[in-house]
Amino acid sequence: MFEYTEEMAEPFSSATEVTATTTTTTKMKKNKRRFSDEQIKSLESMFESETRLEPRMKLQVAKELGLQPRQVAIWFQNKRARWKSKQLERDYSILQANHDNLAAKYESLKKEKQALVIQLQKLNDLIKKPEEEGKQVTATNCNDGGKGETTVKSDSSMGRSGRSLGVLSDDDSTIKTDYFGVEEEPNLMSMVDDSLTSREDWRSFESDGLFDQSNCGHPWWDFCS
DNA sequence: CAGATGCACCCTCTTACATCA
DNA sequence: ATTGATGTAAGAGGGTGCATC
Repeated sequence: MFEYTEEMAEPFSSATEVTATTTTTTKMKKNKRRFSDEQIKSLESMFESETRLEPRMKLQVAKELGLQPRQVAIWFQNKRARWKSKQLERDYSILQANHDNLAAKYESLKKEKQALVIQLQKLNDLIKKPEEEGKQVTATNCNDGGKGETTVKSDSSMGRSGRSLGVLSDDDSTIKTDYFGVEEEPNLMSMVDDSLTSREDWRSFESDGLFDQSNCGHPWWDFCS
């Protein structure tokens, strides 16, 4: 294993030198040494309490750990980058799980709606049958007058009980109004579709705070709450 | 006071090296 | 012994805020 010595903690400026074989800065030979476990441990604990160091603190830490202030600054810089990267991975996992959950609920609701459509269609059929039978009887009775008038009553005279249930066939705005309390039914399915598929909207989300549930016990995606 | 300059710090991406399976 | 993958210290480039002239 690699043994860390005080000598290795010397400024890398002396260890960073151009080789005899190349003059390009990108091909500099770096006598790169990893920090000791103790140094890492100390830096980690400081990072936990503060992800950025005050200049004075940086000097102090560098002195304590036998590092150059620049090394401490770079360590914190790299640490922030690594932490952010991990955080992104975590956020992505959470988002993925929530998306899957939402998609499953959407599918479930879709099936439920289908079942209700079928059920309602059956009810409509049941309602229409006696109506049509009644019409036939009325028409037969009126035909003897020969005036050509029809006694089939309008919807308004029939009242609600005589109206067929047409929510599902989208041909009865009154029921929709009753149900939704507005003239026009919001297009729920398209709303769901949009929210599930519009990548443009998703891009506008900042990762910061999106998953912060500390202020609220119920995240926005939780239907059950 | 506005603009130019230098400095320190940051972020992001990349490179070079150490380490390990 | 070799090699590819991975982790990480440091370089490079570009942006920003601040002090100074």
